[in-house]
Amino acid sequence: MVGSISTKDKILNTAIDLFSRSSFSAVSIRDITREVGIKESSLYYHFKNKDELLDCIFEIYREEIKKVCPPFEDLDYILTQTTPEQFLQQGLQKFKSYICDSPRMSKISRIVSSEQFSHPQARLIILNDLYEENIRFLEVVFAKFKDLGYIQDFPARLLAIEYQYPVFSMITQYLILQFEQQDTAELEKLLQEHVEFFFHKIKK
Amino acid sequence: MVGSISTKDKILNTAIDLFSRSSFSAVSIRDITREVGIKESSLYYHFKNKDELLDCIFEIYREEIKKVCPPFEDLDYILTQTTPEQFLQQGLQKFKSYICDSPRMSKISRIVSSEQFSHPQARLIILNDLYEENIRFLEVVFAKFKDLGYIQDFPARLLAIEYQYPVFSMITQYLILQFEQQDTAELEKLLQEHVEFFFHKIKK
DNA sequence: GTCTATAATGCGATAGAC
DNA sequence: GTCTATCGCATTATAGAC
Repeated sequence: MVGSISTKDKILNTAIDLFSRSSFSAVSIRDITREVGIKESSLYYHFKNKDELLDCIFEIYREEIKKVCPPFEDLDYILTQTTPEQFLQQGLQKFKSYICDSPRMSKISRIVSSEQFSHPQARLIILNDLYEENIRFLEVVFAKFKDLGYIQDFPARLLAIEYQYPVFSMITQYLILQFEQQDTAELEKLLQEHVEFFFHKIKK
Repeated sequence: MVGSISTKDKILNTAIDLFSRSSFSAVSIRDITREVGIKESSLYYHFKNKDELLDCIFEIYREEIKKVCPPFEDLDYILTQTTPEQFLQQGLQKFKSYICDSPRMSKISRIVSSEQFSHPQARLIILNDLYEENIRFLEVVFAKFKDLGYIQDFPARLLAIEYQYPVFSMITQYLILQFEQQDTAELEKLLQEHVEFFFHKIKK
């Protein structure tokens, strides 16, 4: 039925919510099914076991995080449409909003972070899908900025890292503040100032 | 007895080890006491309950992380002994070695990170003892650098954040690589390059 | 697709002997 | 300070009826 949410989705969304508010191992099947309004045994019709729930959640993260960077083939066109500073500013806003502004994605980000030392998959996601994918994309971007004569001559990978690593820390902090329902305005301002500071330092 | 390790310390060290390899809630009292070689009931002679173990671990982290920054009153003297770039380079090495090179402290850092959404204390530790304390210290450092005419005129807090936030991400990555027993040489080189890149951009 | 019933084990914690 | 014994309850997961 269009618009209605299947039991399977309800289970998954409830699991995401509960796991993100404590941890995978602290949440029981009973906790999840109580919230959904079904018996424990019914969950096993939809999911093989508790671990499969987490596997699904990790898979959602991997699928979603892929969407943050535009495909390389679109890059040249996009760069003709904006200034480099605008491009960076917009990219960062997009990155932040993908991870932090959707309640579902920010919950999943918390889960990945919490489970990084319990689940090898979570570590791979952080190292590869989050860190390396982003750095690789930005490396290409900064290489193009260099070719176009916008910026000074630094190794593109160093620029990518110096640009993106502060952002990872800001996101970490953002997820905690958001969880505590504290104000994030200062941090959002900081994100903008970061682009300004960074670009000002490397532009020609 | 001098040199011998008390049962209480053995319990605590075992808890640190096991919690850091999965998570607080995934490790049982039974797991810990089996490893120590005592019965479960004996643990309760030394610790009120399971939560008290975690409280002790968080307290150790707070005590240790305090030691990373030298006291403000020593700062002026230290700054006469080194160049600003040397000072930053040494400070970063100290920071990294405090957190990552002691097996105990790196385990505790992993625990704090894993429990950040399960335990409010862990969030406070990250936001206050780790982030804010460090930034506040560096803010003073960069303000002094400005007064001494070493660096260009940027807001000291912005400099502190731009300098330290990439380091937080590198430490995050370091803890994962270390846990996976992967090579960290590239990351250590990156830490040095970061100081060089950053200082080169802001020096007068 | 959801239910009842239940198995089999594990959990944190306590009482009281030595 | 460590032990044995035990309590009461929670846990994941399955079998089989409807």
